[in-house]
Amino acid sequence: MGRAPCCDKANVKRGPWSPEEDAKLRDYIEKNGTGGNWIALPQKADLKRCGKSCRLRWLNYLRPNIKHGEFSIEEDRVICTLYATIGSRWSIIAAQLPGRTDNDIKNYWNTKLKKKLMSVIPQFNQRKAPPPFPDSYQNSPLSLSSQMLPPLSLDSSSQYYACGLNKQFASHEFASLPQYLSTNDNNSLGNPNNCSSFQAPEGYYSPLKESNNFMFGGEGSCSCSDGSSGGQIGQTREIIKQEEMGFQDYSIYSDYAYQCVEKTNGYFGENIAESYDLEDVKKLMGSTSLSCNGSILDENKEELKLMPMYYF
DNA sequence: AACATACTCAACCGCTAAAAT
DNA sequence: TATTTTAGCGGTTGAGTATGT
Repeated sequence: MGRAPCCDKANVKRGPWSPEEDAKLRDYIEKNGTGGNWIALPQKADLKRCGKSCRLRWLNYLRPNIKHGEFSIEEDRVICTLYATIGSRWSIIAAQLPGRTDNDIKNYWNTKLKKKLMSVIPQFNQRKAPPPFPDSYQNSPLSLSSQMLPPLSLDSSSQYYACGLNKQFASHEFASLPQYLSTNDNNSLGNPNNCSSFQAPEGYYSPLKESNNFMFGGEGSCSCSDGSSGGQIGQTREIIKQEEMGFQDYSIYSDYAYQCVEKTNGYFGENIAESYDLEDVKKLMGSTSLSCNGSILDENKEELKLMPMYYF
């Protein structure tokens, strides 16, 4: 024997909710709560609706503090970042955006944000191959990982550089940038003594750290505090082509693009975040890159541009 | 003004894991 | 332990609305 059936499917009302029904549901829940039992609720609230329908109506529309209307730039950024990281797990994404429902975010993504993104990332549509990387780098100590890197450990009180981006980043902002980790020891990030001899080819950026700052190297402007030129980058998953870099316009879409290019066949595509398990999500959710507390946007910029990225 | 097309978003569908019996 | 249902989730649909011709 199992549970009793939830409702008589033939006798429940379907379709749009009337204001009267909304009022009944709202009044009942405000007075009595859901009691953790949606199935029993319609009868108690004198509604000819399925419990499932009541739950959806409450969660997506009637619940207090629901935010309707335009999404902010910051919300865009969070959605893009999380979508790039964990895919279409709307409930997790919604949990990061107070007042927004998973349904709302899903609709917004499917109808607006995705298109917005496509419009600033023409490569997605063209399925363009990344540029070839010089042969001489094939034997570099770098390796491309198809797996998610562990979260960066950043000091929240420090400022970080991304070389060529002409600005400093707070830790949470920096964590949203493509992640570059030290080969052997994540904790060595920021340690100036760990710079090594790898140098990105001309026209490319490579990450670099300096003193307590991380830097994306290249352009000769980056140096380690131990005096070496170039930068230790350890495990690197991409090299950014210099001339295509939008310096001040490093956008909210960075992580999304980053994931999109991270395909082992080396082509752009949307086939992202396919195989993360719960543990991955937990790790990711604990990482600073998923923080919603800040924005890396230039306040003066209205137009958002994507910084093209390539990997080798 | 009338029609066609595109867009939005609330609601439903179907699936899975968890809970109840 | 097996069976049945619920809760919650992501995907899809379609009515209503906006925009274009």
